[in-house]
Amino acid sequence: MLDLSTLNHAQLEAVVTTEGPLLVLAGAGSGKTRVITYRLAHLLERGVNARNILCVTFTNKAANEMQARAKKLAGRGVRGATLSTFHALGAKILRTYGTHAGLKSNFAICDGSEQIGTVRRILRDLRIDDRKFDAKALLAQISRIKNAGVDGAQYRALEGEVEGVEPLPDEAYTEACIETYERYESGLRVQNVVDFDDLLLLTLNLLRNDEEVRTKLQKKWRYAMIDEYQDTNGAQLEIMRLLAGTTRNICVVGDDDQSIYGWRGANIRNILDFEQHFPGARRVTLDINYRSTGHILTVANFIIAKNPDRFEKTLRPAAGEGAPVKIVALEDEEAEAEEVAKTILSLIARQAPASEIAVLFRSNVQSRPIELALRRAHIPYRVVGGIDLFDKKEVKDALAYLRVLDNGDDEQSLRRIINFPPRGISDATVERVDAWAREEGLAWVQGLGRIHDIPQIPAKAQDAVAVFLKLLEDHRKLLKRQKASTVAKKLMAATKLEEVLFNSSDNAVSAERRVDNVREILRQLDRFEQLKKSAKKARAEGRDRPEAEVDDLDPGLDPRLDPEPDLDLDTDLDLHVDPRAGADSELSPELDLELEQQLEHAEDQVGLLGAFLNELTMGAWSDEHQSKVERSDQVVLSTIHAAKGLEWTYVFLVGCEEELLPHRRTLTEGIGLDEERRLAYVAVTRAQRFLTMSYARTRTKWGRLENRLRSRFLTELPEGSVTWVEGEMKEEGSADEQDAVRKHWVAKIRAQLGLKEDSAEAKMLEKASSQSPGSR
DNA sequence: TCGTGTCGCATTTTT
DNA sequence: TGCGACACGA
Repeated sequence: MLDLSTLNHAQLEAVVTTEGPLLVLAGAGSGKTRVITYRLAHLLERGVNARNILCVTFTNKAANEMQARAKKLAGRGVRGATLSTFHALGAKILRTYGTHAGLKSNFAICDGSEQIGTVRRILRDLRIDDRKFDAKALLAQISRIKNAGVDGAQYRALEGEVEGVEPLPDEAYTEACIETYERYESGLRVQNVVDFDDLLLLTLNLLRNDEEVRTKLQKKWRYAMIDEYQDTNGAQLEIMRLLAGTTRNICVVGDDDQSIYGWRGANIRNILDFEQHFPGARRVTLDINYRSTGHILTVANFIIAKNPDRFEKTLRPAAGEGAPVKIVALEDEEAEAEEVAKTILSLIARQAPASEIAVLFRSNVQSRPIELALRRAHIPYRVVGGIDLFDKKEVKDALAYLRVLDNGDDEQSLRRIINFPPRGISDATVERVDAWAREEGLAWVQGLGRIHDIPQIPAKAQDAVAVFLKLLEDHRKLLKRQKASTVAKKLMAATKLEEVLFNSSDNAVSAERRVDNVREILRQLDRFEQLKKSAKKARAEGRDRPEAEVDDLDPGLDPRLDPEPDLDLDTDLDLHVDPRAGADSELSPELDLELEQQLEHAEDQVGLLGAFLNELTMGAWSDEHQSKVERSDQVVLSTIHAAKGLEWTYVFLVGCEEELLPHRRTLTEGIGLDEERRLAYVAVTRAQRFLTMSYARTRTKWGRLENRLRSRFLTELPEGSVTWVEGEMKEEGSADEQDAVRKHWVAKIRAQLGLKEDSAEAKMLEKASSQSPGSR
């Protein structure tokens, strides 16, 4: 039996309001995930069939966490419920009904670098000066248009005017964009590839145009929940609107104050106008904060209150006032970094776990001085996001091989590797094929296939192409009989990719690392294969997924997230439970078994290799595997964006300066300031007990020293909740504390050098440190 | 065909 | 200042 007594009033109301549209405004730290999982468990307990429940999140991490927590609450009962990211949901629907949308169901999903490559090609084909129309900017615009739910043909019809999307500055630009969009779209279709945005847009169009599919899915998912609703875009809203159908049992959870992805197509109006989109919707506001102490929340409330268009809400602390927020002014960014490092060192010396400390910043460039300072102080740290394994060139190359192996029509990937490692196929040859194929009305890849028919290509090059295609084809055939990982290894060996990588690096260490990165991909494929195999076996035997798979992922329930039970539950609470709710027959309509089967096996539309690549591009696979390593004891360095949803006992927010925290680019773009304010709000609300905000008076930017002004967000803060500290805090801490810091520091270095505590060297170190404490 | 030099540019990036 | 994209020369 689900114990609802641990929920506070608002949380309880959100959990038990199961019928009709519901907007849950979940302030930062107000127990949002808890509400969603309890709501899910509650639905099940009331007799709703798990298969009728859809729960959508943005990240795989969130989806996994929800899965784990729901399982803990409801046990096996969650089996059959769809817990998924928006994009994975789109992929699933499109795999099942792809043909209805004019798509082959084994399509591949391409990543950002392939997208930009495709756009560059198009610009070149169109003879468009890519100095005037930047490929990245065009792609970003196309993405925004797609996210608004508008396809290429519609965009042309609208003549560049899309609701909710800032139009391009002039007509020529717009015309270029229309042309590029259409070519881009058809280009991807020819390659049997979809991009991230397509997973939403094509799903939306499918639901719009195909009544049969729409009705089926509406019947299936009778209860829908969406997490982080403030980050949804137009396409996502429309998809959910269509799926919610006439039952309209849609529950959205989010916080308008934490909408920080507007620049990426998210539309904050979705959450603000929810009650207009779904008339009759109920609204529940969660504003008791179980995360942070009072002064921190006061600062947060002050920062966000200035925003004009928002749901009024003030976070109230469940805990006490705590320590005031410290605001520190420093000479320059180096002094700022040094100050942060010094303070962290003293925290660690006083037994604070490094993993409870985070340094947050607006932009990635700011991490450098911080990293250097932490390194000097021998503080272990981890940069979140940063350089992805998949951003590395050699990894992209290896993946391109796998992609081509999986999907011979993937032009972008094939272009990438057709002459890497070099095999005598020049750019000129590639271009020639291009021109010829166009004349013949063929795709480039088909042109390659008829290489011997193309005039003006040296016989040597023709043969090189033919040999390469044969090589790929042979391995593709092999794929039918052998394990994907085995075939992949064979292909890598045949192309001598590793050798080339090894020889092309000038230093042996980086060479080894690059080769190892490629091997890591192969290792992961191997792992993936094993896991899928055992999962399949388990399913065949009628068991659940292997226990370990789910339980290992369980991040564990942080006791802080579970607030004290609200005891006065007997107060009158209008629960608005639908009177029909108890009737099980109503709640469990007949399932469309065929549909269940189809959705269940949507993934089988692609081979194992394809499934692996898709999970890789959608981040679903790597996420699971990174989460196990990341729990080590390290200070976290992160952008504010990447820190959303996370929390730490100690948070340092650096660079609280004009043109950095309200970022320069947003100051000139008008509406952007609101989002910057929300960004500051998100940053501040990450802190549980101690928050330090700092700024530098000068900053070296692109080699030039600049004077800086402290952020406007700081100036507005109330006296009682903040402590202003000017200049370098040389005298910070008592003598005892300084000594503790010094000792810790010495111990660190000693350990690093592998010295014994009583060795002569260690004693010298000890002596040197006490003469100039804290010096480098 | 590949390596080097130079120019230009420089938020944020859940999928 | 530091990286990536592109042009040109060996």
